[in-house]
This record gives sequence, structure tokens and C-alpha cells, in this order.
Amino acid sequence: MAYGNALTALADPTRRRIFERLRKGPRPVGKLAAGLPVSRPAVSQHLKVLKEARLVHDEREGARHVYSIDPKGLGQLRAWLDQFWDSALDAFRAEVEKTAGKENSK
Amino acid sequence: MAYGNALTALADPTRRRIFERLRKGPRPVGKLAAGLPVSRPAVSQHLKVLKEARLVHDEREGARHVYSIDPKGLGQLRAWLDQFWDSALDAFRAEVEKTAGKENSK
DNA sequence: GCTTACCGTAAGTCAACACTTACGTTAGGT
DNA sequence: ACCTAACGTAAGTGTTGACTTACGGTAAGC
Repeated sequence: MAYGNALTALADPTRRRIFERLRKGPRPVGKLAAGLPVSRPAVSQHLKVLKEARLVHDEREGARHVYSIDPKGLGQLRAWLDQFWDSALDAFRAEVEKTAGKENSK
Repeated sequence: MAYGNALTALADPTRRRIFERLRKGPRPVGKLAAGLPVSRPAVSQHLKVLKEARLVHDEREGARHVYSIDPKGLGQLRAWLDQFWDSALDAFRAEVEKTAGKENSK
């Protein structure tokens, strides 16, 4: 149930903005916090949550802590989501056939 | 930004349990609430959130309200996630090459 | 028509959590 | 050695939201 942490992590809008910024490449905390409407410590706390969800991982470069996207949590989340995707497609097909049946019976 | 609602909806554990039950097929509210550690009105409120996120849709059968998985929200969420999946793979490849380079230079 | 399932909604409560400011730590520059 | 930059963490606060009980509405059975 590791995808649970990933979902709760990505549920927060600020955390999503941080995560989306990392999509363009690795960034230190200061760069990530710049432009965001919250303080830098808030960004650190968000990064901690993202890290525990295996969505990001950090790497120290001297005084800087450079964060980047971690494929692990992303992969687990995608795998969980694909479960539903398949059954949703099946349900969709069934729905179409049922509706088509109604249309034909008119 | 429709995926935002889907993420906040799936962030809640109880809502995930409801959603996962719907994976096995359409269910009325009573069946979904049975076995869950929360009251039936709570399940109704959760279903409302899932519905607004386009993750489920309901259909009235007399007094019953039968809920089933809606592919719309699921598709939007998957599309958003795939954005990161691609860049995460690129980053992963770059990381592997960088690490391999270090290994060779030893 | 009356009762009984089956639901959704309103109102209120309590805990989680997203913020803030203040502080401690580490690394680099002069 | 001192200062500064770049962080993480601790502690406290306000608000969101996940629950409860109570109530109103609709459809089916007798």
C-alpha cells in the first residue's frame, strides 16, 4: 500500500507545484521555494512528505540539497492505477453495448 | 486541472476502499457501506466527492442508487501521471549513465 | 394509505495538516 | 575565527475535512 502515501502526497496543490517543477529537472530547495506563495521551511516539509512517498529523492551538493523525481513511487502509483484502468475499460465496453442494445430496441 | 480533484479524492483511505470495491463491479450504496468501519451517510458523502472527481457515476434503479467506476477521471489522472513517468524515465537513464561513469573512473 | 427500505443532506464535533516564526546545523567564503 | 548562505526541525496556530446523529425525500410492498 505504498501508493497510499503517494496519493496523499500529490493531493496537496502546493506539493503538486513542487513536484511539477521537478519535472523540468533537479532543483535545490531554494530554487523550488522561489516563486511559491509559501515560505521555504514549508517547502522543506513538503519535500519530506514527497520523499517518504518515494516520489522524490535528495542528494547533497555541499550546502545545497538537490531534489529530483524518484521513479519508484511513480511506478507503484501507476501500477495501482492501471488495475482500475483495465476494469474501467471493460465496464465502459459493457456500458456501450448495453446502451446500444437499448437504442436498437426502440 | 481536473486531476487535482481525482487525487484529493483518492487520497482518503476510506474513499480508496470504496473505489476498490467498485472495481469488482457496480454496487448500490448499502452494499458499499456494509463491512466498512464508517456509517452509511459517510459513504454517501465519499461517493459525492468521487462523483465530482469523475471517478464514479451513479444510476438510479428505483430506490437504489447504483454506483460504478467512471473512466473519465481515471483517464485524466493517468494522462497527467504519464507526463511525469516519461521524464522520470529519462532522469533515471541519465542517473544510471552518470553512476556508470563514476564506476568506470575508479 | 401506511410502513419500510434505501438514500442524500444539514448541522455539529474533533483531529489532521498545511502553514508560520524561531532556532540549530553544516558548508563555503574572506 | 567569523559571517553568510542554504537547509532541516521544533513548536505553535488556524483551517480544512472526515466523521457522527438527526432529518427529509422517494420508491416498493402489503
